[in-house]
Amino acid sequence: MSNVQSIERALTILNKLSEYPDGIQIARLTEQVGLTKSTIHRLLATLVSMNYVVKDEETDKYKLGLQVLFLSRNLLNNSSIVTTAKPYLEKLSKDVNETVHLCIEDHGEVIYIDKIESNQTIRMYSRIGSRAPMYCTGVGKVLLSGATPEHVDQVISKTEFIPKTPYTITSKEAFLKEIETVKQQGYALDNSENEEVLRCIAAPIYDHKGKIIASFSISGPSNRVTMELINTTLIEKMKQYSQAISRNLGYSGS
Amino acid sequence: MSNVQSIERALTILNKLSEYPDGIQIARLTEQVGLTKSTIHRLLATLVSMNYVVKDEETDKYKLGLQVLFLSRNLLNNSSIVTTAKPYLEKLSKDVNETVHLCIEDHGEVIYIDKIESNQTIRMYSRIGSRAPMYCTGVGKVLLSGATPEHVDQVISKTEFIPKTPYTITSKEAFLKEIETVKQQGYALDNSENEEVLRCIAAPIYDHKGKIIASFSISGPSNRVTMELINTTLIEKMKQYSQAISRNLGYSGS
DNA sequence: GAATGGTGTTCCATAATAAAGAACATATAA
DNA sequence: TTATATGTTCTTTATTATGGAACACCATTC
Repeated sequence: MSNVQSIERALTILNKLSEYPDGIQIARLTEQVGLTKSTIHRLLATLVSMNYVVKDEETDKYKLGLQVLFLSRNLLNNSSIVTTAKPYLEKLSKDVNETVHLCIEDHGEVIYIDKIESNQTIRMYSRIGSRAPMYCTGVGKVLLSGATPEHVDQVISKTEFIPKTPYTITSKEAFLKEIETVKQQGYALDNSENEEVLRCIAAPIYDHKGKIIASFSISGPSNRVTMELINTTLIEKMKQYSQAISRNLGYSGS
Repeated sequence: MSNVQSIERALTILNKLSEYPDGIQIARLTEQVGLTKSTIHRLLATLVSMNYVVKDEETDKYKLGLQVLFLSRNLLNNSSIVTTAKPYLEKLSKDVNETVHLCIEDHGEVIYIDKIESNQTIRMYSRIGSRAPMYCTGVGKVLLSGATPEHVDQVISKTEFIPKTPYTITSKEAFLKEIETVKQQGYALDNSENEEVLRCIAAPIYDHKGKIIASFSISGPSNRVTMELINTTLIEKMKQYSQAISRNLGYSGS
């Protein structure tokens, strides 16, 4: 399992560059990545020649090139999950006037694959393609509620339970119990566990085999998305949409 | 200007993989890329270990991993062009009930950086991140109408004028004349020059320095987007939106 | 049931290749 | 001017990637 060193390094540079939308200098990169100037320079030159990286000639800063966008052009549009769920999620977002997210799991993390923004003033920081941990998000809990115990164990063993707010679940035991609860009730909450001011409710999306393949959520400021609103209307609504989307994907369960 | 061979090869593989959303086997890749099986296998192993590529264990097919999506997460949202133009383009799309595109130039090609789909039945094949030539698209003509003569020459010299339809411009001279026309009238048409059934009208977006930095367009089937509709209403509408978006980006010209 | 042709995977000797220190170039600041 | 920080280029060395060959694992086919 020996990897090609130069490729590993080049991809590490790409990862790092993605954190700097406005670009970063070579000198900064050497500090961040821990390689010599000349090595990074050479690797960057290759990346530039392939349009994966662009050099700003005025500031000598390097940033990701549009070839990266080109690569991703077929990643989501071909996904039947996104295209199938989109109209439902748009309707849901309009319905409750809050932001709606669609997520799947990737390597033990939640990854946002679609987002419908509400036109309310407070907007959330989330972007298609960005990642989040599973232990402090509603969508993460839902996704794990459909996974095998082995997989759950594996994810948890790699999880570092950081208390992002006073309400964050910070122990393996409590999290396992939470997942069990989610499994039973068919939805999950993020009750200010990730960001103090936010509350989310998430529900699963099943495929034709009855497997949970994705999760969607309603997110909003806690003062708008109250526990009362959740209990009186959102739970029911989420379950309805969960059913509708899953059915459209060939799900035949209850 | 010598490049790192293994990186060049790895990126070439990524480019190729992006054409196969459902994945492709190693054997097929060797034919496409022209490297030995073992080399590709090793390069792929490295790409997989970084989650740039995912291997489908059932079919032994390789496809792009979600790390590629992760990379692109900050590419467009940070672009003031997209965020500024978006509300206008959404309004425009609703207004005329046709698909609206937002494009910039990248390495002599048009690249789609945003898209608002109409809810009409006939949908266009275009995706955010995908590319198109400049000589047969309205947005391409607009973008070149704002470029320096040197740059126009450079782009044209690399352009292969393929007659995609009977109406495609196929000579350098005709294209230069067309760009001149576009410059004067302030908008461009794609009169079934790229796809026989499609007609588009495109207009420029200016930055605060008065430079054309992007172009947006209305696209639709020729029977709906008629020349009469264009002449009576769309030209005027496009000019209004062009002004509004550019103003919002700091443009102070006329 | 053996043989065939197609996969992906692993190994290894060899040569090609990338690495990094140093020297250079350029710009900005003291 | 000097000093410091930047990006760029060069060259030697040894590390590293390469690809042929062998292997393992399917499917078909005979």
